Amino acid sequence: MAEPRWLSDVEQRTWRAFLAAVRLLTAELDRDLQRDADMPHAYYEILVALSEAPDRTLRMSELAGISMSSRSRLSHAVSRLEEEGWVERRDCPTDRRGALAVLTDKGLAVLEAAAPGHVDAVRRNLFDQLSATQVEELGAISAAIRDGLIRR
Amino acid sequence: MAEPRWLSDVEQRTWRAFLAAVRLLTAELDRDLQRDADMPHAYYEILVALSEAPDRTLRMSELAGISMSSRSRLSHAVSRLEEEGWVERRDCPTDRRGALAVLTDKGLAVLEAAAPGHVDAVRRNLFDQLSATQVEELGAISAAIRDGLIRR
DNA sequence: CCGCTGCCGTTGAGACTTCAACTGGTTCGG
DNA sequence: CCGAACCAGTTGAAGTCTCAACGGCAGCGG
Repeated sequence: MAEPRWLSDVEQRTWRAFLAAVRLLTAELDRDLQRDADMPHAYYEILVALSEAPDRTLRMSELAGISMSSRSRLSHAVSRLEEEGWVERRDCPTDRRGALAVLTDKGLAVLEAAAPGHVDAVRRNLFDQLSATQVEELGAISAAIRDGLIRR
Repeated sequence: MAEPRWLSDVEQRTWRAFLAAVRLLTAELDRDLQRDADMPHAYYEILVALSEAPDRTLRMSELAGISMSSRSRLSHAVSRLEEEGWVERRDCPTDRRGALAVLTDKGLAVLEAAAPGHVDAVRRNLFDQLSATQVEELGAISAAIRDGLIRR
């Protein structure tokens, strides 16, 4: 095993800044959302995905893909969202193994109440700190990282 | 209260790509580290911070700041690391309230064993996907986000 | 039609994080 | 010197996430 390639100076600085930015940003957004809407950011993403789906309905596995969550995590999450009355489970008509998750009216209302504050927090803490050029750059960089991780 | 400013198209795409990239990347690195070194990434960062400190020693509150972790989380984490024999707690000589965390030889060995694989994973999943220019850009962007969140 | 393999989703245990409450030490004004 | 306010760190409970194991259904080869 050859000596590993360590990170260059620039890479080192970039990596540490990235770690700090991500940790602080996600912590901040999670805190805000928890305080204002009583849910973690991961649950918010689930509600958003459902709200954009036809009939506000998605198969569990599709929902897991969209919300970037494991099946297990999603199952636990939907159970909790169901207890709140924000989501309902239904049987899948075409595949008896399957399950559908449906966003309820109550869930939609909660989401619509939470959205403005959340968007505002994203803007304040992310986009207001960046130039228009940097926003484009960040988009391209993120897409590259994401695509590198997806295909495998 | 006026209608909130929603995200523009570019912002929307950037935000979603960023979320996906961060989720996938952190999940991947966490999985690797958990498998190879039996610790989450947050604990790895704690060991790194200690390894770079004079006498491999830091006050708990300093360590919390460097590793971007709450006092509570750090306290729990150090307890676990202490059980493994990777870190030790000592009394602070100058402030009787304080506590010091010290990286043990065993902890340093574990860190040095885990580092090459982890660095490699960071390189493969992050830096290999980006051009040299993008690395610089990501550094500047991350620093801006981080600094916006730190000063408050 | 049977059996095999694989997929869908759930479950439970264990680990980690968060939050609020708490102990004990420090600091500073009066 | 005393008390109030504050700071350092810990703790326990509650919530979330991960991982491995599982039950049930689908699809396919023979």
